[in-house]
Amino acid sequence: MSHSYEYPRAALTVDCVVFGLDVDDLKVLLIQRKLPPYQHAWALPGGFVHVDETLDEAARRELAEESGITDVYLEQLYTFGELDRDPRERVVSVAYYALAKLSDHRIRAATDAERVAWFALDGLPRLAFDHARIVEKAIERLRGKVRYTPIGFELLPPRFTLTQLQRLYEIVLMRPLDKRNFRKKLLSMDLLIETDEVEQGVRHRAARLYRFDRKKYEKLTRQGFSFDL
Amino acid sequence: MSHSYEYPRAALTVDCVVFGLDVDDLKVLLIQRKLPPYQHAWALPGGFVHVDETLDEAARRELAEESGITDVYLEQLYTFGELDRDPRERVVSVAYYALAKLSDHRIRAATDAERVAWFALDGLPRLAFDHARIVEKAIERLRGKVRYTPIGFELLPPRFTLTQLQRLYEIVLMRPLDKRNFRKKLLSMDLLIETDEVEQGVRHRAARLYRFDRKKYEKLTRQGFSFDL
DNA sequence: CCAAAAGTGTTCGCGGTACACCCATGC
DNA sequence: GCATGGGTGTACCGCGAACACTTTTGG
Repeated sequence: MSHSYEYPRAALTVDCVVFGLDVDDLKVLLIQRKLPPYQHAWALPGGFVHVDETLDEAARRELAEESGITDVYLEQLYTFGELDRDPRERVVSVAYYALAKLSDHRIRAATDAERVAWFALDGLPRLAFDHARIVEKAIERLRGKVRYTPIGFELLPPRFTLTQLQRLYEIVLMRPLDKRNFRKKLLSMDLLIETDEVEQGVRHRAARLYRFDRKKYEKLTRQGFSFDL
Repeated sequence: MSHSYEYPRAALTVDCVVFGLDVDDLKVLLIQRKLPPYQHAWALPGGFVHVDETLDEAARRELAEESGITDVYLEQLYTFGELDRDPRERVVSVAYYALAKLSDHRIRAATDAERVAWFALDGLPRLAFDHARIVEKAIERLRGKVRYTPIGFELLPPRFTLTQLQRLYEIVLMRPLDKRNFRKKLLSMDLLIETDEVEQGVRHRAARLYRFDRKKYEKLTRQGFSFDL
């Protein structure tokens, strides 16, 4: 294999689909490209992988550099290796998806990004490269995974109401859920801790706030329990 | 970003975890390396991605070259990008997993492989690089996916008995299944076509052979049906 | 007192699970 | 005729689904 060293090599990038939950839809974070190719087009945050960093590190670095986002749930999605993805040359991209709490992040454009903004999933602009396909795949993954793992909580603040939680699932799964059944199910898992706080600043009855009990979840998981919407 | 062209680049490889179903366990196809590093160690079939082929193409090419296996179900698994995966230099590997019908393939070593062989999952030799981790991840994926998609059939010949099918699930999921319930469930999905043939060469009552109705599965899927063990 | 959302139980039907015996065939 | 696996039905239980009214709070 050592002769392979001299062969031309594909360039390697990472791209991140960052999801954020808004009041009544899912948003995706996009950056407007400062440089060609696809100059001024909207694209996923991402960039070249350095030779001395892992893929996860590269994804976090690019996310921080281009959009100011840090401390998010991040998971590898898929690697895209079509021949014509990038007009310049052969580029293979390892895609990630991230779940962010919308309110947490003061986004700001930097380095290769002219602007940064959140876009509703069903109102995305035309995207650079094959990024539309990557977003597709990310949604699919999110929809699948939200049902059998508790990643949904990554989209909510640490304390949330049951109605917020229900809205989250309704938005991600794109179907209405029954309030009573939803509460019964979730509470019966015994993974939500009722706090002694309630919602603030609403002009109707304030809802109780809950926390997700991650410790307990991990313990139950080790015992064979399986989260299931 | 164009300045990135001059940065040193990671090398890009593909590695394949090929599963085959034997009478009472799952097997993985390994090759014995002809060249250093890890000379003579057992490893997953794989190799460098050419600049003019997609990742899927690279995986199939390496599989064919090193082991003689073609025409298998192949799916991308995960991309491994730790810094020290390969002692020579930075190598990022896109891992695939494949499902083969054991009987179909006359395996043969070639190119960089000294030997090729099937190993039982719970009797694997020490593997080169981080290939043990890759196999782990592949099993996890297989176990998960076999339950909600009909990929299991890729491990069986086109015509199979219900007992074979049940054994497949028992082996992959590592737990016994009830014969009557299993049959009831599978037949009620209405995705198996009863052929007019029976098993040959057994010294007891011969079992009926069935085929998986892929067309019907695709049709039902489009209508919202979801396979579920 | 009115608007708005929070919170709360019961019934029904389906699907998963447990379980044991007779049948067909080859030797 | 015997050994070996093939093939079959029923009863119970738990869970998901459907469904509407009362309570709390702020303005």
